[in-house]
Amino acid sequence: VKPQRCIVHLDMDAFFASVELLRYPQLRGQPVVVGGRRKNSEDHTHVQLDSFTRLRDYVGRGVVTTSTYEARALGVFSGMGLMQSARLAPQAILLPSDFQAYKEYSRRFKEVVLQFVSAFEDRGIDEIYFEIEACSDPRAFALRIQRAIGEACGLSCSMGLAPNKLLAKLGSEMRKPNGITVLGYEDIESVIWPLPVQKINGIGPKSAKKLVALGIESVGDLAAVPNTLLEKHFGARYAAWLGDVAHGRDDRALVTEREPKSMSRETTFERNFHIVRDRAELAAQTDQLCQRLSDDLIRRGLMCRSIGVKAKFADFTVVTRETKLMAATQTARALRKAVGECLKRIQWHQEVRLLGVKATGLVSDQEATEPRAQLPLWTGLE
DNA sequence: TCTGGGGTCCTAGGACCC
DNA sequence: TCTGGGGTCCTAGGACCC
Repeated sequence: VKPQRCIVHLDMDAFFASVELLRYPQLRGQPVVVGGRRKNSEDHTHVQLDSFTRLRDYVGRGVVTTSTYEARALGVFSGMGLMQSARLAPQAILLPSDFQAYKEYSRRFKEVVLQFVSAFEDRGIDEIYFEIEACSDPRAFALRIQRAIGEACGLSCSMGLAPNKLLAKLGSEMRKPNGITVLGYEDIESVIWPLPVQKINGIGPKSAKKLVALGIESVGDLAAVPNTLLEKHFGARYAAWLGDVAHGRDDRALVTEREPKSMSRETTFERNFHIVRDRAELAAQTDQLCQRLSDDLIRRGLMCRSIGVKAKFADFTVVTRETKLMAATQTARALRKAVGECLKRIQWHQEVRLLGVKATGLVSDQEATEPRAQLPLWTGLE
């Protein structure tokens, strides 16, 4: 029998919005929404409450990135269109996203955690997993980390402590904000089974809808259903996984090191573009995307062996084209050329609202410029 | 005037080789 | 002159997550 692990999932509370409140403490207690693009005219010299942009004044295609708990109480959640949220909360204050600031606070809170543990699994800008000693008092240890982050960053977080990542992740959601939840296998029936299936990390809107159509609404329903039924409607692999998670089974290891696999840049235009009429504008946007991607590849010392493009049309359908390159590259010029070839293979049957470029097959530029595995100049005897 | 941007992983079909 | 199966690589699409 393996000794039980104690995995912690740490999730910052309303992260982007909370960082903004550090900058604008006068907004505490107000419904605040972070999202949309920064306009060139905007600055950070607000002082008066009435000098902030209100949601009702927003025009454009942005979505909510994060909202404060006060805004959530009005029905405004991440991913929602800003125009739609304006109908629910016209008075809410809208702040443009400032990713540089969020990245800086992300770096800081992770640094605090590293004062307590030797490694963590990075799950993005505002959440991590790490393992702690199960023998001590895990809750007290977690509380110390939570307080240290509060003192160092002025930000609150929530944590789930459990024998695996699946349960830890569920736990961190249960007492937000600033909560700590300890879960064990003995809590599965009473705490996990009543949850709707889409609370499980890995069951998204599509699978949840299919499950509900089968009469499976809660995790407990999922646990009760025979696996043959799941196999009928999902792939064998996913069906087996569904059965496991319904019983709280998850043996995934923490992944504390990982190499980047792809890097992409994309942009949604302020209006849809017509492939012929807006040719010049589309070309300019494509140039810009390639330039940004190239800059980022070079900054990180990477080259790519494949290039892809993505187009999203007026009706939201998405097509992608990807191609392997003769040689690894990182220059904007080479990216642009390959992107042009990919774009030629797309059928432009409608106006386009988004264009993206993606680099895959990433290798470090040292590695890429070293000779590849040597092939003989001639093969000699066949 | 609904619906961003940056990622990962999985599946499936066709090409190609043995 | 007709039959196959396995394996790998490449590409496209889609689900999902933060």
